[in-house]
This record gives sequence, C-alpha cells and structure tokens, in this order.
Amino acid sequence: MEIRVIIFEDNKLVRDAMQAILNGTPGYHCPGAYPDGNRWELAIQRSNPDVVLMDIEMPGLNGIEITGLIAEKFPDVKVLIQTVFNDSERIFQALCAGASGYILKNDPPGKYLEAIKEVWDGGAPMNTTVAKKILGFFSNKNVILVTPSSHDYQLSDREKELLKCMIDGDDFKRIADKLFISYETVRTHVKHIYKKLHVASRSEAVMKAVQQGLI
Amino acid sequence: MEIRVIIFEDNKLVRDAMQAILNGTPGYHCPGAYPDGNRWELAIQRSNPDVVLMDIEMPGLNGIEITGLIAEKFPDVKVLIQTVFNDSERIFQALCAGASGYILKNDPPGKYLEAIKEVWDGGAPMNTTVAKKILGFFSNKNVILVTPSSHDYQLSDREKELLKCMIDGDDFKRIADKLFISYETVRTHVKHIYKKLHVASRSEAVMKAVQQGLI
DNA sequence: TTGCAAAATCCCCCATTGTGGTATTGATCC
DNA sequence: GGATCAATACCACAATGGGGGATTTTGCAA
Repeated sequence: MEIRVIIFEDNKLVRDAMQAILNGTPGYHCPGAYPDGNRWELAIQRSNPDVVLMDIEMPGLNGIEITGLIAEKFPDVKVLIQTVFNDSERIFQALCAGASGYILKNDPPGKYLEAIKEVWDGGAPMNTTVAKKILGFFSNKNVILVTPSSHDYQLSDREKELLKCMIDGDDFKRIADKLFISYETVRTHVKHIYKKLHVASRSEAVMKAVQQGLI
Repeated sequence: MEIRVIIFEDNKLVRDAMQAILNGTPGYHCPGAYPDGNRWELAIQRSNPDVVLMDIEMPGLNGIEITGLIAEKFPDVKVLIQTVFNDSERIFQALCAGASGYILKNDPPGKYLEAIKEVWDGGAPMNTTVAKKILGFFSNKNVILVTPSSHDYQLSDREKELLKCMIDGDDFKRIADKLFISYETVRTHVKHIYKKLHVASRSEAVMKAVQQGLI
C-alpha cells in the first residue's frame, strides 16, 4: 500500500528534490507538489493525498492558514508541518490549526519518510525540541486547562445559544432580536442560565462559560 | 557521568525492580525509592537527583501535585511521569504542573532508561500516543492561545486592581470597600478601563481580561 | 392515549447595578 | 506654567437581577 503525499513548498529545489525522493522510494508516491497554497483545495481534490507535507513560510496563504482550511474541509488528510524551530508562536498556531506532526526542515530524508509513515499510521511525530517547546508552553501558564470532567451544567440548547450571545456582548434587546424572541423571554432564559451555573451576574456567567469552554 | 534517579512509586514490587535495574545499569544510579510523596522535599535534598521518576497514582500527595511542587522548588530536577494513557485529563494536568517527559507504565526497561537519559539531556520524551493526545488537545480548542504580542492596553496599576476585582465578581460597592475609595471613583475607573480595552460592558471587559491574561 | 415534566415562550414590578457625560484635584513632565 | 494623566467624585438614565406568575410545545413514559 502506497502513501500518497503532496507537497507545499515554495523553494523549487527543495520541492523537486522531495518529490523525487518520494517517487523513488517504494511505499511512497507524490502525485503533486506546489509552490504555494493558492489552489490547495483543487490540489487535494485532484490528488487525494493521505498526507500533506506543509511548509510554514510561503507566499500568499501561509502554511498555517492552509493547514486550518485542510483540517476543516478534509479532516482525514494528515498535515505534517516542516518547521524551523526558533519560532514558538508559529508552532503553536499550527498546533491549534490542526497539524498532525512536526518535522525539522533540515532533517535527513530518512527522517522525513519515517515521519510521513508515522502520521499516516495515526501517530504524531515531533522532534524532541518541538516537544520541549510544547511542554514549556504548558508549564508557562499560557494555557487555560479545560478539565474534561468539568461540570455538566445541563444547559439546554436554547440556553447555550443565549449564553453565546451574552459572551458576544450583546445586550438583552439585541439578543431578543437575534433569536426572534421577546425581551422578557431572554430575561427568563438568562435567569435559568444563572441558576444552572450558580452565578448571579452576567459577567460571572460569561467568565465561567469562557473558562470552561461551555460555548 | 552517572544519572541520579529517584523513584516515587507505591507498588513495592515495581519500585524495587526499577531501583535494581537502575543500580545494575552503568551510567545510572538510584539513591532512593519512595512509596509516596509525603517527604518528597527531604528525599530530594538528601539524594540530589537529576531525574525523578514519578508515578501519577499514589496515596497521599499524588504525582501531579508533587511534580508541581518539585518544579517550583527545584526547577533543575527533571520529572519523568509514568502514566497509563487512557487518562487525558491527568496527562494535561501533569503537563501544566511542569513535567519534562512521559513514559508508559508498561514500556520495557530499555525504554525507561532511554527516556531517563533523554530528559536528562534536556529532551522531552513522550510516547506517540501521548503526543497525539496533546496535539488533539490543541486542535480541540480546549486552549486559549495567549499571543505574546497581545496588545498592551496601558492600564494603570490602579485600574488593574479594579479589573481584578471585577473578575472576581465583586460589585462596585464591594470594590469600593476593598480599595478604600468611593463608589463613584470605582465607577470612573471602570469607565476608563472600558475605554482602554475598547469594550462597553463589564462582561466584555472581564472576558477580554481573562482571555488575554491581563490579570 | 393520556398525562407528566421540562423547555420555551411571554408578562409585570421594583430594587440594584452599571453606563455616559462632566468636573476637580494633585502629581509629573517638559 | 501649561499640558497631561491618574485618581477622585457626582448626577441622570439605561440595563440588569430577583421576585413573582402564565401559556404553549415537546418528548417520554405509564
């Protein structure tokens, strides 16, 4: 079984070399290699890849944006990010965009092939340095942990909609308009929400919702 | 050069076996192994370890709590967590507590030794499954990225104090009492805060502050 | 089918809280 | 010595919270 890999990489030399390596290695096949992400959707539809090898730095849409788009539209396609790792911020953005793994730009071809196989197998290859950055990120309190066991407050669907509006900063009148209900109904829902969340004001409710990801 | 490893593990069999392996392997030394974390501080001071091998499940203080304490008091000591990985929540807690690496409870001794060497070298060993969980965690929006480049809203110290109270859910009257100023002054500060944060209500301000870590 | 419970909708009153505009002081900086 | 800004303060009005009570819809179980 062949792993189908497409490449987004603006440097032509690198791009061609990678494609050549992939096509020259049994078990791998590269049906496409692109210098930018402008027609990413077409590219994916046409070549139906298992894995996308993605450069972060590219003209036009950058690798992170494309990663996000791919993750949304083609959740089965794994994205393996190539990165030069002095750049924590971008690593985390890619992480959030839904990348599946990280490989360093100057790793030898063998590592590339290995990492591609690993993401394809459902793994999450990442260089130790990247892993360390991620760990550091967590311990630096840049993160708000949402305990999965966070209470279930049993908000109804409608109540969640209301809560979302409250988070958006809409006042009750605007919420009423948005949801096509009367001002009074909004107030009633809000009261119920407060009861369920055990809070007594809008700001507490909003904060609780945001912190615990109830939205 | 020997790597000094101490062990926290409640199962006596496992504990003794690990200690024996470490002491029987050139390059490793285990000067102490403890069934619980009750005297963790003493243990560390006495044996001055490079690496702590930490079980998560333990009577008394659990592994995560101890990890947090160690990371705080002895930041140079690396903590390698042993984990059974059906347990995302605990993994993330440990991550936030400042663990340096993760190893699976039923990995063979060879892996243990390798992982110990790797944390000691400043790496961040982690099993692929754990890595995947972490990546999944990021893409599941359980996380709020604090862009280091987040705006500086130029809040004065006093205003930050106010904001903190607002986040705590205090009403203006209570804030006035807390800060020994009049109700009216509180309200003026609040208005200034709104202006600076470009918001128009308490809940928006609170949310912005929480999300961007302005507190 | 009936009947119950929960959700969703609506209404009123009234006290409390929050918002917008305006103003005065004192410190600091140029 | 004027400009600036933080900190202080007040008033009028708008928005929110707490207390009721009410009807309709819906899903689920007896």
